[in-house]
This record gives sequence, C-alpha cells and structure tokens, in this order.
Amino acid sequence: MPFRLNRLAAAVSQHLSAVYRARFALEIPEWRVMATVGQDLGCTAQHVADSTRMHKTRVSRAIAQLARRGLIERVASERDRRERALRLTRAGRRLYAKLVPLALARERALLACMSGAERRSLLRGLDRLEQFLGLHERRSA
Amino acid sequence: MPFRLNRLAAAVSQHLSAVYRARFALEIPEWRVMATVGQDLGCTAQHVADSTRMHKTRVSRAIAQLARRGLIERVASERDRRERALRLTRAGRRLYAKLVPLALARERALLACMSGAERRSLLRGLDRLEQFLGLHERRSA
DNA sequence: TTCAAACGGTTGCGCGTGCAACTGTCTTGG
DNA sequence: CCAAGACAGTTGCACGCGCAACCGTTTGAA
Repeated sequence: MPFRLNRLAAAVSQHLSAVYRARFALEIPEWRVMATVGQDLGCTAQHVADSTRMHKTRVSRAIAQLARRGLIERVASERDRRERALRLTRAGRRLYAKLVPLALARERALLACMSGAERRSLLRGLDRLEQFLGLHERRSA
Repeated sequence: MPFRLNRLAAAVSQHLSAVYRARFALEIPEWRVMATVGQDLGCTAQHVADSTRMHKTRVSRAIAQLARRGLIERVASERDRRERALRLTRAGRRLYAKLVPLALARERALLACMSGAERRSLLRGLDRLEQFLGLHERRSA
C-alpha cells in the first residue's frame, strides 16, 4: 500500500513533469513555486515552503533559478528586512497564464477515468489519510 | 492533485521507513527487496525490479548491501550463468519473520481511519488511476 | 538598553539515485 | 559455427536533495 502510493505518485509526477520540462523547461520544484506565487502574489519563500511542504532549501534554490531566468523577482520587504516578497515578472505572468490551463486540463484528463461518485470517494479517502497523518496542520514540524 | 499524491506518499513512506530504519537498519529499497525475495524465493534481481518497479541499479545496490549484511545470498544460476538466484539466509529469514507482521499491523493502523466501504472505494480509485497510467502492464519500459 | 533566542533565507557537504557505459553470458540468423 | 544483438547485473559519473551550519534581522525578556 505505501509502495502502491509511491509508485502512483511517481507515475503521476512523471506524467506531468515531462510536459513541464519539455514545454517550459521547468522542473517540479520550480513549477510548484510558480503555481504558489502566481495565486498568492507578494508571498514569501517561507509561505511557499509551508503550503507546498517542500524543504526550504529546495524552495530557495527553485526561486534562485526562476529569478535567474527572469520569471520571478525578489523585492526586499520594508517591514521585515529578512523577508523578500516574491512577485512574478512580466515574463513570469505570461508563462503562468499558459501554465494554469494546461495543468487543469491534465488534471481533468487524469480524473476522467472514473465517475463523479468514484472521484469524490477517492478524494475523501485521500483526505482521511492526510488527516490521519497530520498533513492538514498549519506550520507544524 | 499530483502534488497531494506526492505529499501523501512521502508522508506514508516516512511514517514507515522510520520504523524500518530504527528497528532493523533497513532503507526502503532494501526493505522492498526483502519483501519480494521473502515471498518469492529464488527469484532474480530482474524480477525484483519488475515487480517493485524500482530502477535496476537501485535494486542492485540494495541487494549488495543486504548480501554484505548476510541477510541475502546470491547463488549463480546453472541454467543461465548471467542470473543469480536470490535467497534469504537463516538470519534473513529470521528478520523477514519479524518484518511481515509489523508491516501488516502498520497497514491496518493506517487504514483504520476509514470504514470498510471507504477503504474499498479508495482502493478502487487507486486501481483506476494505476490502470489509466499503464502501471499494471508487465515488463513494459 | 542589551543580549540571547528565534526566524527568513542561503550555502557547503555528503548521500542516494538515474543514466549511460561496461562485463560477461545467451541466443539467433546467416 | 560464428558474429551480432539482447539480456542480467554492476559501476563511474553527475545531479538533486536534505541536513546542518551559517549570516543578517527581529523579538522579547531581564
């Protein structure tokens, strides 16, 4: 069962990451950062790490790479000079606008292999497991 | 959704691998090899790679490590001298006997957070996704 | 006011992994 | 019978990742 979950997760990720890499030259951590910043402008790296549950070093390096490519900019916050607010550049917004519909389409295609009722019970099951494992807590660990 | 799957898979794996590592000093690839060889004695590394869908190098190194620890032995096959049949040593069998009940108990504990009907529909959903992604095929790519 | 602890973010390092290339063996078609 | 390709398994190499240590900043309590 844990093995099945891993296998499935790896397959799904691979299924998608191939597309992101081929069309946008984005690795998975970078794509996650784009998605997070895109719908929560001005957020911090810490917030990205929390909401995606990626390790902060992974987030840091993904952001650095995106900044190098001119898709994201880091502006020093005035209220707290430790933080750097994240914003999409013009090019970043262009990319984001193409990214989102593609991701949604992919997700629909993936879930199209089951009925609505099945989909709902699958999601409920995942929810239960997540709750059991404490994945819904905010900012823990 | 792919992100949720990954997160969940990682959490479940971590939940278990901590136990394996602490109690038996087994990493995940090693544990999978033990499980496969334990219920299919005399099988080959290739078979382990196929049924767990791990990369063959990962399998190779896990087997090497287990052999080093004296839990598994590789005996050259007579019919095909490329292959080496895998068998548990006496110590390996002892470990395996402790491993299995622990794994089953863990699995029961994990699935205890939902009803039987929910569990069945969750498993069906996973099945559907696996089928859709072609994870059920034998020996493909 | 001051200093220690906490925090946001980055970086050096070691490790596991996948890829590609390799060795040795078998299989098959000419 | 032999050469060429396929296959089982191993290893060198490069890369991404997590850990721990680090820098600069902020906070809070003495």
